Amino acid sequence: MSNISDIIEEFILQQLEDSDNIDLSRNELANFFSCAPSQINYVLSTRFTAPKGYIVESHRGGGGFIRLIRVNYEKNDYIRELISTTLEDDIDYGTAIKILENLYELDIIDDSAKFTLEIALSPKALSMPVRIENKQRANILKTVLINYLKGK
Amino acid sequence: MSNISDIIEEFILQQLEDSDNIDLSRNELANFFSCAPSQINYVLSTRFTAPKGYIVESHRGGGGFIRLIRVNYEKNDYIRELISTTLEDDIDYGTAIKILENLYELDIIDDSAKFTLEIALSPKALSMPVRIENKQRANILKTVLINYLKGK
DNA sequence: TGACAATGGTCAAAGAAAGTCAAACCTTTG
DNA sequence: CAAAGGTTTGACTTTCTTTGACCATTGTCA
Repeated sequence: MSNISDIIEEFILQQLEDSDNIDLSRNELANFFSCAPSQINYVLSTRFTAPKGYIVESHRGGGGFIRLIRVNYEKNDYIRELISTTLEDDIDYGTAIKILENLYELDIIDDSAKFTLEIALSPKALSMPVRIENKQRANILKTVLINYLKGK
Repeated sequence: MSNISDIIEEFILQQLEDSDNIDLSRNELANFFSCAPSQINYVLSTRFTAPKGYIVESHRGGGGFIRLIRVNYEKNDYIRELISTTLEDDIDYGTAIKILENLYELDIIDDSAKFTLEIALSPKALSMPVRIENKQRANILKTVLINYLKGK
């Protein structure tokens, strides 16, 4: 139980503790962890996604780099954004988790609500055909957020 | 009385003596006991169930694992009762609200969780045919409670 | 400007777990 | 003993990770 992806994620997260904004070298990283360079892309695309609050930029060529930026959305704007775009569609569990993480970081929900919703939105809790499940999940989360906007 | 399932159960229970929380490798276990991997699933699903006080989590793929968490029911008779009786059936919104009220009175959930669940379990959030809606509501609440036992 | 080196990107195949389900096989019980 | 119910097995599926071959872009130096 220790896959490289998790270790690399951990490593990157540590760097992000100091700053909201770091530059990585794909090749250096891959070399350091003795893995294929594309493994770095894999980690970035599975763990440092937009819904989780990250932006990834990069440049190729000599002196190229990968820049990781942690985003600080303004609270209500973020909720409106979520409600009007992301949650219009179906969302899978992984994405929901990332959104909740973000909402928590932004102090929009407290840890109790986060914990509760993580479970209430889990495949286990919803237990239905995937297509409907994702729609259901989006709808529940959307409804909760709308009511949060109204203020507790 | 010495079928493999019982032996495996015993083995797992022993590990759980030291800790409330262990990680298993399905393949390793199966190999160790010279049985089919799916036998492990069988043992887990027949002996380490929620009403008996266990939570099972897992990940597939490289570095995958099965995590077993033992829950302390002693202090949570009300939850146990709910999980194994009331929530086996469908529940309508009104009943759910009353249950939430109770859970709040008993300090099992805080006001944030109560508020959140009141919305998440509302007809609006679930928005589906009543028959399914009530089943859905029961299942979500049940799943949330089981996980509350894991301790926030 | 054109070659070439230095980066990073994509995608699909292979690998590494775990999950599901039904058939076959036992064990208990009326 | 027959039916019912619990076990065991194995084939097939799903999910997540790792690797590698090939592609695209950028900078540098003749």
